[in-house]
Amino acid sequence: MANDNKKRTIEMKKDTVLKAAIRLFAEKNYEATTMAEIAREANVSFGSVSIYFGNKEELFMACVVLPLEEFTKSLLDFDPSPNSYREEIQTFILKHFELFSTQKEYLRLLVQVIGQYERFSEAFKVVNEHNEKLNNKVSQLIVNGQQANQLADGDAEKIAIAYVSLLFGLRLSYADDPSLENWNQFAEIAMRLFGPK
Amino acid sequence: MANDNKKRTIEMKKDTVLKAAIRLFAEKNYEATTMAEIAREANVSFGSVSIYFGNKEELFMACVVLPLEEFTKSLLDFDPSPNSYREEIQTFILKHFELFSTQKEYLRLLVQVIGQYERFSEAFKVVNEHNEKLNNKVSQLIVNGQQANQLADGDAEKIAIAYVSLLFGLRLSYADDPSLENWNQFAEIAMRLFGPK
Amino acid sequence: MANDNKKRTIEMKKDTVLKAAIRLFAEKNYEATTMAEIAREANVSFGSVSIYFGNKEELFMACVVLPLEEFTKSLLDFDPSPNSYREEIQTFILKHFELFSTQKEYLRLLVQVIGQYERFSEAFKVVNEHNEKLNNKVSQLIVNGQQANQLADGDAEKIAIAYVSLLFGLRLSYADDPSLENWNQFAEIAMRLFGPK
Amino acid sequence: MANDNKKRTIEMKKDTVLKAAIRLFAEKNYEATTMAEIAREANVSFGSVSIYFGNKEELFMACVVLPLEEFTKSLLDFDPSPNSYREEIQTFILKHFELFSTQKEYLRLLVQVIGQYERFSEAFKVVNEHNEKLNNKVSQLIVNGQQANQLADGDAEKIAIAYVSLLFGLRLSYADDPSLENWNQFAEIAMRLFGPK
DNA sequence: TATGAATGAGCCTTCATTCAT
DNA sequence: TATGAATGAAGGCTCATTCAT
Repeated sequence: MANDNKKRTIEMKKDTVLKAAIRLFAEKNYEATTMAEIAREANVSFGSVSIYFGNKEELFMACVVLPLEEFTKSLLDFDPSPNSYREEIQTFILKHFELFSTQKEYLRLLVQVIGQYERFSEAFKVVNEHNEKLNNKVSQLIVNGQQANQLADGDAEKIAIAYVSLLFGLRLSYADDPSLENWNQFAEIAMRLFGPK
Repeated sequence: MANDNKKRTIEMKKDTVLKAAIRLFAEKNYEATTMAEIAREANVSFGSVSIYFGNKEELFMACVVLPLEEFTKSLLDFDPSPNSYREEIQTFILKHFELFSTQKEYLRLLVQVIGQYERFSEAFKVVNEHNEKLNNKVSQLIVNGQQANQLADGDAEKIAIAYVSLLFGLRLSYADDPSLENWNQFAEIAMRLFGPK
Repeated sequence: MANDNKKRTIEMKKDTVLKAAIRLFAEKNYEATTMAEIAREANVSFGSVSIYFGNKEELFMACVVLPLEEFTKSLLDFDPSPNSYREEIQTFILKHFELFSTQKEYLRLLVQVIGQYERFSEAFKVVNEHNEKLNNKVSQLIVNGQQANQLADGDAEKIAIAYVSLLFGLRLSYADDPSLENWNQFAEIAMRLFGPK
Repeated sequence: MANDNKKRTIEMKKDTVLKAAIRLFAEKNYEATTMAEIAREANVSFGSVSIYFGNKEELFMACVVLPLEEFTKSLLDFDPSPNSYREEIQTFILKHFELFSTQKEYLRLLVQVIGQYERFSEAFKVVNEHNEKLNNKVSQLIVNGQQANQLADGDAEKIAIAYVSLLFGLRLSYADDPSLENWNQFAEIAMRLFGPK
């Protein structure tokens, strides 16, 4: 029990450090963020940060990879063979927009990794795999929708890529973090990528 | 005459330095790039870099701002009141795609500035002004096209933003630099943002 | 306890650094002295010097200000209303001479600060305040002595300034550090500034 | 003739450079002053400075040594065997005060050289020789005056040193450059060093 | 397990000096 | 003779990392 409590405390501390690191890495980028700053922000000694996550690079990797599973899960939470394709698309667009408007910080991190993929090659590899899962599933849905005659023709993979690019592009352009409502005004426009009725 | 030659040589050297700096800043980001590296890449001593551009920050600023004028000029090179709106859009999409697939390095720089807008606030301000010019002109064309009954309804400004976001998003996603042909396959999809016929 | 020991050790190290810095700054002046040199002299890494005292300027400031309190205390250790004024003066002259012949290094530092007062404006301000305390107290003693008919007439403040100037002037001229005995031979001459019996 | 004019121009330029160098070296000290600054101040290219005076150290040396001859000549302009010794002393004190209050900048240079005699050993050697000439001549005058029963007893050499020290000490204390009148108020006090009537 | 003192590699920058014109 | 472009040594400083406590 006592041991359990301790463990839980350590996990909590690790989480605090990770949150702080994500926030700082996102806002200031990798090299402009110091280990000392992260430690201070998380109310831990910087010795502890090393114990928890190893060195700076490993910590960055953890910041990128650890939240990725859940993040991707949210992105992939749609049915690639629904009854109504247009409704399904409409729905996941809204879901994605909510995610992208909420997870500002984590997404800035991803933008960094993608934008500097040579420097962050390892992290990029992981991110890319997840990204492709999303591309594939969206592609699949489009193909299915086209075969069901509910979606217009067009290269399904390219459309999927364009859709994800739009998400990231909006995240980039909308750096000053407008409300979810603002994002939602783009829903109808994003829908257009999938073709007219 | 001799003096003139000297001046020309200096301008050429400055340009070499600028090019090298853009390349390195783009690929590795601001802090990961050292002045010594830039100097080496440009075959100058690092003392010369200081003479040409002052300090590192000013050099970065120059990298962002100096090419911006011409870059924006290319982006704005379309007629906001053409005879055929869909044709005009088609045309500038191809032009923009060519620019975005050609200017890979400079665009990575812009992505950095936009993505870390707090850190690069001054550069961001300049970039943003130019960006808004593009948004405005595209918006204007959409409004005109809608009034001419050639374009579908929809919030013109949002469509413009979405379009520019898509450009940057593709640039981000397509980090591994596919050929212009690959880009062009997105032209039809980008066109969709402006609504169906 | 262990913690206490650690603190003591750090304080001792800081003191070693301070001593080394005073010696080097005094001998070679501010810019000619490098942080690395000070660190080497004090058997610490130059990183530690930064941890202890911040940057070079702050270290210099510490070198000037920290010993000042005790230094001034020694200088001010006389009675401005004694029974015998001439004896009191005689006594403090000897005390001051001892201080000035002993504290060669610290005084060279003060000479630098005073001589380059624009460059060291902050340090100079502090030094000057202390200096004026001395001037004032000596002035006061002279005035008292004149009123008691034990000292010759004359502008008390100017005499005080002349006396302190003589101290610093001798310190400057006697750079090659003669023994205290040599200094003491000036005692009778310094006494003359306060007027004949 | 033309050649002569050119020579004169060069001499004038050299003089401008020297004046500028003295001013800057005095105010900011040796290392804090850059060759470029001196050149700018003198309206010459810094290449010329090198041509005129060699390297920085040689320039500094020139700043110290070249004006020294005339400076010392002024200081030594008194009669060591006058009719009235007290009058002669009175007179040269006023002359010296005028010199010391006028030549603020050059004297700050001398204070630097004397204060950092190890660093400026060569310049110091020259300065010291001149200084000793002054000491000797003043000593001589005192000895003569004592033999003539016009001056009080006391170690003549020490008195001379004290007198010169007072001059430099006042120059140091009076950094904020009071007027000559202020200096003259110290004349009576300086006189006291030579003993009562 | 946690801390933070200590280290020193590596960066940016300044500036004396050289040398081609 | 005069200029100033170019060089690179050297300094201050930051910060990731190690390790004794």
